[in-house]
Amino acid sequence: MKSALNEKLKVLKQKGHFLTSSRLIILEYLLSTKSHPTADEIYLKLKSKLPSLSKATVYNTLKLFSETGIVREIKVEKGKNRFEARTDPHVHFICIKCHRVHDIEKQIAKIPKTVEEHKVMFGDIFLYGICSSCRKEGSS
Amino acid sequence: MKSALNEKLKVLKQKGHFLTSSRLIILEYLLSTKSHPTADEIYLKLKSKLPSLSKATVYNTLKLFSETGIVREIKVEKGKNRFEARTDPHVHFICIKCHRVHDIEKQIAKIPKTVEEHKVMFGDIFLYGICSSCRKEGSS
DNA sequence: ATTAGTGCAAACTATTTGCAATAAG
DNA sequence: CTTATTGCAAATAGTTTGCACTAAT
Repeated sequence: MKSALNEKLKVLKQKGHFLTSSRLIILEYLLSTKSHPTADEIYLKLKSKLPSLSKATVYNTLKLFSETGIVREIKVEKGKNRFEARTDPHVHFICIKCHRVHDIEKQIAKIPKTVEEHKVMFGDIFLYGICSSCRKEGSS
Repeated sequence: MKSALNEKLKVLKQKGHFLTSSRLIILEYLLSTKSHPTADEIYLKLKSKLPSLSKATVYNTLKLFSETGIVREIKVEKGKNRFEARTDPHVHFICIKCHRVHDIEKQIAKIPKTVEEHKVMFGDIFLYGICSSCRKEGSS
């Protein structure tokens, strides 16, 4: 559990990337939250802790993290991507009202290794609907 | 088969929308292709057939089509959305090399009606990998 | 006739990039 | 020291919007 951070840092180091304070703080933040933040949300959240942080660095860092596979990028909304530190396959539920993204633990499908001659490398399963808290709030 | 267009036109009419040449030509194009085009691709493809067509109209039209449910919008790439006239649930395979999107006929999961207290309305299953034609081209 | 729809350009949002300054190894 | 990384601002890409003009009913 606690070693998730170290594991990811090790991957970065192994691939020849420096450990900088921006990288550390962004990675720690992603590991601490279940909120699947956007690049901008990460920037806003962390600029108080690391005032020198720039948006370009957040984008660069997230790109590096995605490329090295230590963070997953999910495309669930119009023009913006969301990020999560969880890299094991799991289903996402996206509320069409509050736009929050929830991790679903129940496995609803097994990702096949090939489909119709195509070689499958990974898969995304997105379920859209009304989340439990929006439903409780009733019809607004 | 041939009535797919008429069915969708009927929906538009029923919801009180006019039938314009841009709407007709965009809908016909979407029904004729399996390529899951972006808004820009649609615009480029159709501006020769309908020279007065503007990009804004393509966007407005696609938005209307999505809202009325006669077209599906899929978020598979960074900052751009793709569109398809097929509205029945099916799996998508996206090639990470050529970025083409293929419809998969094999059903790999049943979308549940609820998950963990959340009400599910629809689902997307995306498989990513190397498509058969990119694989045949070998390592380029 | 009326009102919805179009086309243009400008606005906006998310993201990328060039480059000089900075910090990690 | 040496080179990757950062931060800024400018550039770019996709999409939306305001408004006068046009076309569908």
